[in-house]
Amino acid sequence: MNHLVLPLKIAICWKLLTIILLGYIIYSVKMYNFEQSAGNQRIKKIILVGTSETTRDPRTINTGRYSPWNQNLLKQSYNHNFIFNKNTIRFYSTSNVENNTKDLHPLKTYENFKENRLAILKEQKDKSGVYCLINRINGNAYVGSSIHLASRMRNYLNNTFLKSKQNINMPIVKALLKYNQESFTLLILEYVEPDYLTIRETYYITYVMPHYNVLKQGYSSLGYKHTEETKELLSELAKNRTHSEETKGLIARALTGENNPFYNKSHSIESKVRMIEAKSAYPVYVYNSYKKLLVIFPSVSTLAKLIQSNNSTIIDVIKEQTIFRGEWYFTNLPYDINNTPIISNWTSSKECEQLILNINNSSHIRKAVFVYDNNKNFLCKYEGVTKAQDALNINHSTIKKHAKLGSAYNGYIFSYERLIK
DNA sequence: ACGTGTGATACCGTTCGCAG
DNA sequence: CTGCGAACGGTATCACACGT
Repeated sequence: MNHLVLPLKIAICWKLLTIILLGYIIYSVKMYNFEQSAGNQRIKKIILVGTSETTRDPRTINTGRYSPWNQNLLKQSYNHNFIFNKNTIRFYSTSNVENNTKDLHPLKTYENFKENRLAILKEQKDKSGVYCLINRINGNAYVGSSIHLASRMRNYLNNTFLKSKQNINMPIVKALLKYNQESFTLLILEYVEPDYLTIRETYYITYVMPHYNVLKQGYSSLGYKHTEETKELLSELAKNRTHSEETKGLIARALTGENNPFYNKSHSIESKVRMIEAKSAYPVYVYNSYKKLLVIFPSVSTLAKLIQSNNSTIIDVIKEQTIFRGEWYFTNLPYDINNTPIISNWTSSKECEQLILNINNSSHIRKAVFVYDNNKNFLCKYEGVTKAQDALNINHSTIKKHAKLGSAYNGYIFSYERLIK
């Protein structure tokens, strides 16, 4: 038995090898045959399958996989989270002097921050409230709050404190050092109970739009933008983080059912195309009976749905290279790499719609019969042997027999495929 | 992490062309 | 008309990509 089987095996292997080489050279991509790949793919003859990394013919589909779309989405969601912030801070100007300090009604004004030092420390002792420092040279301001106003001011008047590592990055600190405290005016805006400090500070920040405030909301990091270095650091710290079971449970609960941000939403056409592309093992090339490349579909399933067929059927057609519904061929590798499909876009073109319509209208055709004369001139195509029988008055079994053999009968040549000269 | 969606496959009953 | 077998259709299942 083995002796008989061997030549067949060799033949198949040779076919495989040829196609693998061809595919490999042309595409330079990973190719599998179905026998080698476990699991999903089962086609056993000559089908070659690319992985999801398969490089597509550039003519195939223009919806690139690496579009910046994702990034845009990220940006959108980011902005969305900060809508409040956008509304409140968008009036902040990069030109420094535009602020509303002139309209403030302070409880107390110290024209010269440095010279009024003693008065400030004495009068603001044990006071809790919101203050504003204004640079008289350029008009820039800082709004802050403290439960101990005097202590806070003492710090601002203390250059050693200002120069310390933990404070030196603050714009107001830099300004105090650069322009000297005597260039600043201190306003005591409001005395506030500690519990309400944040609210009142935020109120004044949004009202004044002070240039020196980095954070746009009192006691909150809202509006702060980390430097690239900080982000790098945070990134590194987060990389090996493992969540506890409790945390995971919380995450799960927060994302289950209606809580999931994607609940009841659906993917856009673009997303769906990307998913098809990413998931598809290989594209499907659609040819007509003349073996002219009509269009390329991104996956078997896409095609199956459109032509109201199913995966199994199409895979069989690809595998056996049989003509489908009497007119079309499907392949997962092009007959000729140089061919350009007549229809370039399968998603939205009248031509493709028409093609799909034609294929669907032919769903009743199982084995069409092409009839030729003795000189192989095409005469007619019938939807099946019975139709040919009725038209030509030749028994259907006779037609079938000669179609199989390819032999002439009574001046006719019958074929299940179009004969291409 | 979960919800949505797709691809591929297996499986099985139904449909339908075909042959006798 | 009937039985056969290919084609078809529907669904369950798994794996996983994408979006939030």
